[in-house]
Parts: sequence; structure tokens; C-alpha cells
Amino acid sequence: MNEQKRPATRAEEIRQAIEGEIFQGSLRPGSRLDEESLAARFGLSRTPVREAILQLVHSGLVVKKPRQGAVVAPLDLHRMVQLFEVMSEIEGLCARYAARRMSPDEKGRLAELHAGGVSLREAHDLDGYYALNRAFHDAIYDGSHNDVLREMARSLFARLAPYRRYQLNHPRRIEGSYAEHGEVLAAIQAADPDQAQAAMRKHLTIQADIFAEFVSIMS
Amino acid sequence: MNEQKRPATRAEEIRQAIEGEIFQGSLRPGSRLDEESLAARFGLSRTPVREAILQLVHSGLVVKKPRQGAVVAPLDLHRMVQLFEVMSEIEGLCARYAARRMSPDEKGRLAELHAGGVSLREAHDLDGYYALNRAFHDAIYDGSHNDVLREMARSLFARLAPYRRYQLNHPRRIEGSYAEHGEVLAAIQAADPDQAQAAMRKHLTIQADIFAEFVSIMS
DNA sequence: AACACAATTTTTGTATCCAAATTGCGGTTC
DNA sequence: GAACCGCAATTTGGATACAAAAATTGTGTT
Repeated sequence: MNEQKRPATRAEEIRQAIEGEIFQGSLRPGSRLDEESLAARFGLSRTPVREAILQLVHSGLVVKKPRQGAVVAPLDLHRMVQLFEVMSEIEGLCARYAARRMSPDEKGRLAELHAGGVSLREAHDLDGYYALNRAFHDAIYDGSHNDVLREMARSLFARLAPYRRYQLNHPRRIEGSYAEHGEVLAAIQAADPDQAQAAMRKHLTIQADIFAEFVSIMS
Repeated sequence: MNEQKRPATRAEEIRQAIEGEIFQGSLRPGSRLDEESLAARFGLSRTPVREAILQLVHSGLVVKKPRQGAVVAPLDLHRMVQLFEVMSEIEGLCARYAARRMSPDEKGRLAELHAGGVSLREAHDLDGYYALNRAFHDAIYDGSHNDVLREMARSLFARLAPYRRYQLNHPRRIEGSYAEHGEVLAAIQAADPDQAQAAMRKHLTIQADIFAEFVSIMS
């Protein structure tokens, strides 16, 4: 990755660390987050740990009952459906605005990004494609030229991150995802808002379907 | 008002208090939020005050630079435009889903709520209409039957609250707003998603225009 | 008189300490 | 033997104490 911003505060530092562990999967949904043990692990006191946990609660990755501690947000099928539903709308809006507002230069960089993924697709490099996928979507959030919308999309993306890895194991999912990205890209390059929005919504809907499939298998 | 939930934690308590002061206008955009003086005012220590401020930072009502304290989010025209833009899309989506998903009972209550506002409109009761407006929009957020979307809409509504009061002073704005609500309600009762979404977006766009008008006057 | 540097002061970030609440275990009683 | 009440232990919420960083002010020099 590249998140080398070196946070100015310890709380932010360990927030990123915990978030990373949730994304990576070492902290599974439902895991309890004990303030004291986390403080010990990071060599800090409970205060910055508490702040970090609060941040994660607000981002939706962690839930916390008043006097009962914090746990990584458990997998709730109903909530997941709602998240995917909103995500498809928000990303669709990003794509719509991006089609209208991205500069030729931005569109060029997006196209390069996408083209650079061919090798990842053919090598079936899951981790590599995961990073590309994130970068591609992020570029479109930026392309909306609306910071509020972009932050919303990023927040939703992060909330879904712990579950998103499931669906990338689906057979031939990389090829499908790559092709769908291509459709979105083409619509953006053609400056066709309706088509871009529709293509992006379809892309997200497929992801939701695959996720639902996985959930139904696991239960 | 009516928010009588009696929060279980002091931090949540003063978060609501500070938020209320921002909404009401006694804490103006740009005002510095000093932890110590706030703690003294509420008779608490800095710890819950810090938590409350973190909550507000996350909701977007307050901005905070790393070692430089927190201030009520200043009025930034560019950011405001973006907020209204996203708000119109999100509320439009709420109306769309509401048209599809609200039960006859829910639609009935929404209609009653709206009908009960006639007296407020004719009396030009600003505070009363402000409360009705909030309740009307909130009912539609609920009507989307999507908790994620509803929370997003509520968060955006809160972020715009400090500025919303400006536009209600606009001449004949109550009548216009009430009529637009009527159009949204009719579309929802007719279970017409496209029309509901369009009517709601128009309602929000008008608000944005009036706000922009005020901003241009003030600058 | 103006600019620059340094010290002081103010304020935030972190650590430690205390209180309050929930949970689990054990004993007692029906 | 089972259920209920109560106590203790663990854990979170809040308070206080300490450290570090930034802003301001004052002084000295140019």
C-alpha cells in the first residue's frame, strides 16, 4: 500500500492499525476490542485507544454498547443488503458526476490505471487486483469533484471492505469485474452520465449478488 | 423540542447540547471550542468534552486541526454547494424508496403530518414550520426502509441545519416549501418513484438556490 | 522603529487514577 | 435439584495529573 502520511497523533496511528487488521481479516467481525489489551499491544495508555475505537464506531466498522465494550461490527445480513443498496446508488452517482466533470487528463489517468490491470487479471493476482480495484473506484470518487460525495463513498467502501474479500474468491470474478470496469470507463470517456451511472450500478449489483450467494452458503 | 432519550453517557449528553447550540445559532460557524471552558460550563472534566467534540468532528459540524483545537465548521461556499448537491441526491433517493416501500399506514401518517401544517403555514409560524419540516423529511427518511440511507440523510440534514434557518426567512418561503412537500407527498401516495424523486430533488434545489442567494447578499 | 529570536503561556495530547456498572459465580433457600 | 438473590471481579466511563507542541508576547539587536 502507500498510506505513508505519518499521522500526527498516536490515536490516529493506532486507528489506522486496527482498521488495517479488520480489513486484512485478522480481526474478524464479532471480535471483542478490549481497551486494555490493545493499549498494551501498542505500548500506549487507554486514552488514545479509546479515541481510536470511537473513530471506528463512527465509521461503522465497530459497534459499541454503552457500558458493554466494543466489538468489530458483526456480519448482519439485513444490514449488508442495505449497505450494498446504498453503495450502488452512491457509486452510481460518483460515476455520473465523473462522466460530466473529469478532465481529459483525469480520464487519461483512469484509462491507464485500468489498462495496467491486464497483467493482474491474467496472472489471477488477487491481492494485486484488490489494490487496483480500490484505486480504480477511488479515482472515480475523486472524479466526481464533490468532496462530500467522495468521503461518503470512501466511508461506505471501508465499511464493506471486511466482506469484499469474500467475493473476490468467486471463480472468474476478476475477469467479470475487470470487464465491468471497462464498461464504466468507456462511458466516462464518452462523457455519458446515464450510461456511466448505469454501468457502475450494475457493477455494484453484481458484487452484492455474489456476496449474498456467499452468505447463503455460509448459513 | 422532544429529544427526551436521556443519554446513558455524559459525553453524549453534552454532544447534544453543543449540537443544539450550533443549530440554534449561539455557537456560530468559526467559533473556537475550548475544551476546558466547555468542561467548566457543563461541570465535567475534559474527557467527555473531548469525546463529544470528536463526535461532532465526525458528523462534519466541527473541524479540528491536529494540535490546534476545534472550531465550528466555518461557512465555506464551495463546500456548501457540494453539501446541497449531495443532499438533493440523497433525499431524492429517500423519496424514491419511500414511494416504493412505505406502507399504507405510513403514508397515512405522512399525509396527516403534512395536513397538520396548514395552520402553521397560515400563521407564518417559523419555528413551528421548521419543526414540521424536519418531521416531514424525517418521516420520508424512515420511509426509505433503509437504515444506512436514513442515517446518511440525517447526518447531512444536521450538517446543513446551521445554515437552513437563513432560507426560511425568505419571503413566502413557507408557502413554497409547503407546496413542494405536497407534490412529494402526492407522488409517494401514488407510489410513483420517479415522480417522488424528481419532486424531492426540485424541493432541495430550490432550497439550495435560496441559500446561494443569501450567501451572495452577505458577501 | 521594525524584525527576529527566545521564553512564557496557553492549549491539546497522553498517562494514570477513581468511580460506576455489568457480568459471572457462588451460596442459600424453596 | 433448581432458581433467585447478592457479592466480587472485570471492564468501561469519567477525573485528574503530566508532557509536548503551538501561539503569543516581550526583549534585544540592527
